[in-house]
Amino acid sequence: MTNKELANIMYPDVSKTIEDYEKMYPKRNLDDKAVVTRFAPSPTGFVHMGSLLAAFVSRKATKDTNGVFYLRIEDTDGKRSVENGIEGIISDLKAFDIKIDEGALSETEEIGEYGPYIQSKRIEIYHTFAKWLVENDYAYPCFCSEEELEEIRTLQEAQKQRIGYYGKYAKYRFVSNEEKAKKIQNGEKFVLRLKSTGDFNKRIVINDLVRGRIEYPENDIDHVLIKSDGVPVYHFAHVVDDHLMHTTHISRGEEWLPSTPLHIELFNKFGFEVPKFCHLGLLMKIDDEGVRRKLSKRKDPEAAVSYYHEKGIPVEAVSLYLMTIANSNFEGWMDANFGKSIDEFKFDYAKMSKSGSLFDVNKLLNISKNYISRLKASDVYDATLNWALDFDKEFYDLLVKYKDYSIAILNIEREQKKPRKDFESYSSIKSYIWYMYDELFTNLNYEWQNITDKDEIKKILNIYLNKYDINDDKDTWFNKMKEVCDELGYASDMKKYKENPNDYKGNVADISNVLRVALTTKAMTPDLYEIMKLLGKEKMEKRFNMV
RNA sequence: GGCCUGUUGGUGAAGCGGUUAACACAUAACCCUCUCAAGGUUACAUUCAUGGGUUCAAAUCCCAUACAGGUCACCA
Repeated sequence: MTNKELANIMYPDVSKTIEDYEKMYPKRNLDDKAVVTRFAPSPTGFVHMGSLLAAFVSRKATKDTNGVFYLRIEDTDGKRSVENGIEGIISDLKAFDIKIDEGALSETEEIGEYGPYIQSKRIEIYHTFAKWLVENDYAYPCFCSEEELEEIRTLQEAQKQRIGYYGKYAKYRFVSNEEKAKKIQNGEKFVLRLKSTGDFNKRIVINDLVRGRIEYPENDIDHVLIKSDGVPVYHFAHVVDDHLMHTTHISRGEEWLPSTPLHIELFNKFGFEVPKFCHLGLLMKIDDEGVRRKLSKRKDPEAAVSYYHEKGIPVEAVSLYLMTIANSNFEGWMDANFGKSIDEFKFDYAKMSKSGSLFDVNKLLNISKNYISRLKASDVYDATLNWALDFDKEFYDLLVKYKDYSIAILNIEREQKKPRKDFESYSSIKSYIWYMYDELFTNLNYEWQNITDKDEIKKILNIYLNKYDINDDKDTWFNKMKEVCDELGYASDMKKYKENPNDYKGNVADISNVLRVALTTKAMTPDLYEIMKLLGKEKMEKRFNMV
């Protein structure tokens, strides 16, 4: 029996040919340098930070070259797929402002001419390519049961052989087409296996854009290409899809490096051009035991991109951070090109770190802090409102009720050459400004410092309140505080105080501390002058009386 | 166990045969006519996992060892 006849028995429903598909998906009309790449997650429910990095980098590379970035859903494993998984991916991408040019938009909709972009809808295509492999003696059906494979494995382990279905262990390589056909006609399940022609003792060179030249032994394993349910495995789907979709750059995690020789063998068998590979280092973290390991979806909350949404960390800050992980020269570029868009920075695959980067939340927060400090107060207000809407209803209501007042609070020490930097996330803002709202000014815990005597505090507050005028400019305001010092025997001049601390009961700092704590309960706040101005004399009096 | 990759300060890293081994985060100290944040100044790797080699010269090239990570599925 010829291979062609066997192929017909294996895939009787295939009506098209590879040529038909080549015609349906012609070469893209793009610049030679244009990068076509993709984000190809499986719909497991949420996007991992490492995947986001890959998506981000891919998006950036295509933007830099006027290429195409598309989203392909790799749902060939039912066990991994989760309900609404596709929606989750799309909303995460949207949240981080990573735009796709083509691909799946939802379970049922998509844009682009190279679809379907969901692998489970491409089964017919895979079968067409699979049939071609059988016809050309590059693949064959295998009927081994799990137990049989287990036996082979045990045998190999015992004999200290390389493990796998290859060479003389590839049992169904040696079975005749007639016999295989009979099994299929009897209704026996089969998988499709590659008939590898690789030689383990020969070397194959991968020129990886990130890691440079890497050598591997050639693949000689007869890998499963199509599972017994007719659905392809990743390796096969990847090769077929990335060829038909004319992908030029495969950006993926380094866990794929060991199977790249297999992928290259497949590309070669089909006579397809081999795309460029970019194997990215994994994102790592140091866990509580001090062990450095891969950032894990299951164990580490910060691995999920939804975490940053909940924490109220601006997506722009996350993008900035991802860019510094991707190309560490980005930070320097950003300093030198202050105010320019990230789009103007030229990304380079070769500058990516080969070893896995430790994911540094501290650094992210620092970037976030700097980012927020440069925003206008009204933008901070909008973003905080947006965050609070989902995560803090009480705060949200206050922000809505006192809009202008809130913006004014957020504007304290903001519009100056060196703006104040204490908000590292939108979720932390409340903890810095809560005391400005009467509604939150309850359950108080006053942080008195040097002056703790009740009568002394009362005296200071009374004297001060009589002097305070909301229309004073900052110098006058400060002078009045000094007047209180002089009247009560505190040093109004810090230098003099430092020279002879024993001549005084204390100094301006002590007086201002009393005022500050009386108004806010906190020993550390932004500029007191502005706080008083915003509170107004009436509220000040009320709060002084509460003390 | 086989195959592969990686290892520069607490962290992210630059470095590509000749540098005082950049820079950023973190940390600490000091300074800055009220605190804090910020800012400024300073400190923080005699050494690039370890041991050999090549070279006038090595973090950079070679070899071995150690450690870490990845992978070896009808998962991606």
